Amino acid sequence: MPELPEVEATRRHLAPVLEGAVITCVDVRRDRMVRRQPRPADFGDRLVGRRVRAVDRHGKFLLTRVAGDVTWVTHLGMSGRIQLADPSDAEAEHTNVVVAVDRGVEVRLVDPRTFGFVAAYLIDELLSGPLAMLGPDALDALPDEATLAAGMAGRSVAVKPLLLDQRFLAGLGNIYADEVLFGAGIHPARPAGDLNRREVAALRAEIPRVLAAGLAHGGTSLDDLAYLLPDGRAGEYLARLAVYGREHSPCRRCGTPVSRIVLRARSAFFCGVCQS
DNA sequence: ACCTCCCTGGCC
DNA sequence: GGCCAGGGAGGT
Repeated sequence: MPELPEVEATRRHLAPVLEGAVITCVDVRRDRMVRRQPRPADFGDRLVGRRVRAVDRHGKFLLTRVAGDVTWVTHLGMSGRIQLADPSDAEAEHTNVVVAVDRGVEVRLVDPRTFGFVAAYLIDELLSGPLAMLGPDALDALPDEATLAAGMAGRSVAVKPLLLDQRFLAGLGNIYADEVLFGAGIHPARPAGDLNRREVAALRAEIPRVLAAGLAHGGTSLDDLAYLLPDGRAGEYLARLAVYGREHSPCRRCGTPVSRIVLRARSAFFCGVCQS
C-alpha cells in the first residue's frame, strides 16, 4: 500500500514526464476525491493552463509544484495509485481523477476506496492545510538520534503507533513500521519512552535502511494489487517482508512463528523472540 | 489517548 | 450476507 517508498517510486516515474509540461485538462469523475479544498472547483481551475515546475514529496504526500505558486497535492490513501497513460489507453476501473498534459500523457488517479484525495493549494493554504502538522520526512529529513530520543522521552504511547503518527515522523505506514521494528529488534507495544539509547539508535538506523530497500524494489504491492507503479508494474518488496502479513509463518531470523497483535485498531506483526 | 467514520473488493 | 483491511480526520 502507498507509504513513503511507494509514493517516492511513483514520484520518480512522474517527475521526468510532468516537469515542464503544461496541464491541458482536469477531469474529476468522483467529486469525493477533491477534499480539503474549500471550493472544489478550484482544483481544476487552478491547474489548467499552468506549467509543472517540479514533483516533490513530503511523507506520503505527493506535491506537484505548478506555475503561479500553486501546489497540486495528492494523497493515495490506502488503495490509491497513479497511472501514467496514453489518452487512447483503456481506462482502469475506479479512475477517479484524470489530469492531461500537453505531451500526450494522462496522469490517472485510480482509487477504489477513495480514501485518497487531491487538492490544489495556494501558498498560504499549503502552510495551514493538511501538511501543516507533518513531521520531518522519514527519508529526506530523518532527525538525528538525540532528537528522536528527545521526542520519545517520557512518552507512554507504544512505539509503533508513534511511528505511524505523521506529526512525529512523516512517511511510515503499517507495513514499514512493522518492518523497521523487526529490524531494530523492538517489540511494537513497548512504550516509546522506555527505549534505551541503543534501541533508539537501532530504530534510527533501520528507518532509512528499510525504506531504501522497499524503494529499490518498487515498493510493496499486496495481493490485491491496489498499489502499482505508474507504468503498471507491481512493486516487488512483498516477497522480502520480514513480518508484515506473515502471522504464523516462521520468522526469517529464528524460525519462531510470527505473532500478530492489534494496536490502536491496527494489526502489528512481530517476532516474539527477536523483538523485545 | 482512545473511538468512529469513510469506502469497496475480497474473503469466509 | 457480513466482516475485514486501514490513513487520516473528527470527536469525546
